[in-house]
Amino acid sequence: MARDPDQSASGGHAEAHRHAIDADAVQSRARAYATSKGIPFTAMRQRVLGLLAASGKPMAAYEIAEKLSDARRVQAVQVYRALEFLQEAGCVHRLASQSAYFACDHLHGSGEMVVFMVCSQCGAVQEAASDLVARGLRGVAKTTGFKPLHPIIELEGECADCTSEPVG
Amino acid sequence: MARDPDQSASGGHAEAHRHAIDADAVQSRARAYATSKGIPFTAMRQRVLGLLAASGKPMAAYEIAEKLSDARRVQAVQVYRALEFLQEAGCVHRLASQSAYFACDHLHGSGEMVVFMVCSQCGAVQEAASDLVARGLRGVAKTTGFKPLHPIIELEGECADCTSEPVG
DNA sequence: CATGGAATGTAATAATATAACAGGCGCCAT
DNA sequence: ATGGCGCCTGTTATATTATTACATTCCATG
Ligand SMILES: [Zn+2]
Ligand SMILES: [Zn+2]
Ligand SMILES: [Zn+2]
Ligand SMILES: [Zn+2]
Repeated sequence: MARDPDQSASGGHAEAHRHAIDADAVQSRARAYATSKGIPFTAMRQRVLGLLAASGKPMAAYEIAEKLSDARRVQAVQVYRALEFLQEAGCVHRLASQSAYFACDHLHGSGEMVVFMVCSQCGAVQEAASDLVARGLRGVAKTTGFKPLHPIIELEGECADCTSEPVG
Repeated sequence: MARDPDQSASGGHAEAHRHAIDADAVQSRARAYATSKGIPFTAMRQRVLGLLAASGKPMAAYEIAEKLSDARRVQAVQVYRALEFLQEAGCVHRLASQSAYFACDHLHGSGEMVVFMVCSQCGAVQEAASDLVARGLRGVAKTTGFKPLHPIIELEGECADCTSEPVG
């Protein structure tokens, strides 16, 4: 079956409530970004990205710090620093509606407008880049003379899995 | 000139950087909502809405508390309580990208998907309801079996005024 | 080895938001 | 009227999210 050209979701297959990311792929992208910028892909950055990729779901910064703490306590500020790098690298997104962060294994174009669909029940996030949405947004912006630089498009709702399995 | 049917912005007229809301109209709507729910449109709620309407720009909750404080100090928690009511009443929106709140004098349909355009320079917010965007979003949701309940659509960028007057 | 830029570790603090609870006020059924 | 009940208020405390400041360490380079 051909893929719908107006959609490129990160989940949607048969795994039912497991949406872990391809950790190797995303780590490679982060490493490549670091190299291209001449900055190191440090252990802390790897640990944060690894955790997010394994989790497959959005996590709060303090939750990440908590999980990464062993003998030595990882402070939230260290997590925020790593997240900053990872977001620049395009490997992690921030959910404004939840103040949470999640790993992404897509390669987004620079002008692309991506929709985050966040399930209120299970917390899973699916991404979809919609050309129709992008055209609509650029349309309303143009009408009012507004120059859009950074779109935030989030749908809170219920994912397919949770709709079919009401409570779990 | 006829209004573009795919656009209904809250600013965009000739006032240049002043976007104060019709305070009377929005207060009336809040009052009507309160009456319909059988709950009071209390002094605190009026004060918060009045301030936001007069300001015409997004304000942080603590900033509102600050401005409303006179002899007696208004605590943030009281502001949050008022904001909760005002958001239910549809008179105030929350900007997820800024954790800020602003008054709205539109009457939004229940399934409507509204775009908030936030100017990084001057902080002004314009709203536009786009049918094209709504169709696009419902499209990507449907493709992945996602049931959207609460959309958050924010464009950070530069408004027409600030584009023409680069620094101010 | 010296040095400068970047990342780290640590502490403190700012900014945003909610919880908990006592008291007051209006409304309504007794 | 009066007592109960629901909602709002005032107040304090706490939770959650994010940033600032600064001394130290690491490391590539000269
Ligand atoms: Zn992505
Ligand atoms: Zn779900
Ligand atoms: Zn509105
Ligand atoms: Zn502007």
